Amino acid sequence: MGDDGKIIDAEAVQAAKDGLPSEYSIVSLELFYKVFADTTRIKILFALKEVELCVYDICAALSLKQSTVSQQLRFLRQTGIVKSRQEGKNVYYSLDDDHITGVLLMGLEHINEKR
Amino acid sequence: MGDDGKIIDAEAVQAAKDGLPSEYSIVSLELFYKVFADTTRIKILFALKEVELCVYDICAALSLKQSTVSQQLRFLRQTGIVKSRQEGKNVYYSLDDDHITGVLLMGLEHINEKR
DNA sequence: TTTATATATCATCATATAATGATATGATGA
DNA sequence: TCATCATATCATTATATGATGATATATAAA
Repeated sequence: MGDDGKIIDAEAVQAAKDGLPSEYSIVSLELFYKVFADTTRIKILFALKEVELCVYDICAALSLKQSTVSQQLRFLRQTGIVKSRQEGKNVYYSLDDDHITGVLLMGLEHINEKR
Repeated sequence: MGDDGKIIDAEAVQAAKDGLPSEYSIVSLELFYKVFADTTRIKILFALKEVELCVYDICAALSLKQSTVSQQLRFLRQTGIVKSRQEGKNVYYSLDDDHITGVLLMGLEHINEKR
């Protein structure tokens, strides 16, 4: 099992290598999936899937602390998942990407089949 | 911003609440997306997307330590993403779920559009 | 029955990150 | 201007988790 033993199936190994995306793509994918890999962010996204909401109402709807919500919204903003719009004292958030709803629904499908 | 102030748009808050999946579903979703939220697992999955591989060859193809690969394979096995088949001293892994390839490709699509 | 090989597991360490309370910023109205 | 409200940011803490080396298990060959 060492580090420099001989490969068992050289052809398969080459095929595996050829199928790999670039390192940049792999890191991008990691970040993309990470967006959905947290219950707080999932809740926020499902909430925004229904309706545009200000931070205050997200806190109310999901029973979350304001700082928690703001932190996650910043993350979602920086990854281009949500967009914001200021109106007086309030900042309204909504989904910024048409795919997001699709990604969420696909996930739901998966977990429902795996039961 | 306190904890028990009044809601700004009660109707929107109710809609947001109604759109939420069950707590169980949310936790399941978190786990599902977590599978793809790590570069090592992403690499393994793209490799297995092409061809069935034994642990040894996964290590070779991806330049990863054996213990690292085994750990992640265990995780992928336990979450029903990959299956294994023993043949002599070798254990061959392959994708256990038709969706997985779809999920990977959808992710690739997303990051390619977001550029 | 030794020895070698392939894989799995374990314990440890380092890192990443989510939650939280406190504080800062910025807008509105008195 | 001052007070209030909504949001953002910061620092801290706790937890989760990935990588790693060492070891255990299991199969096969010598």
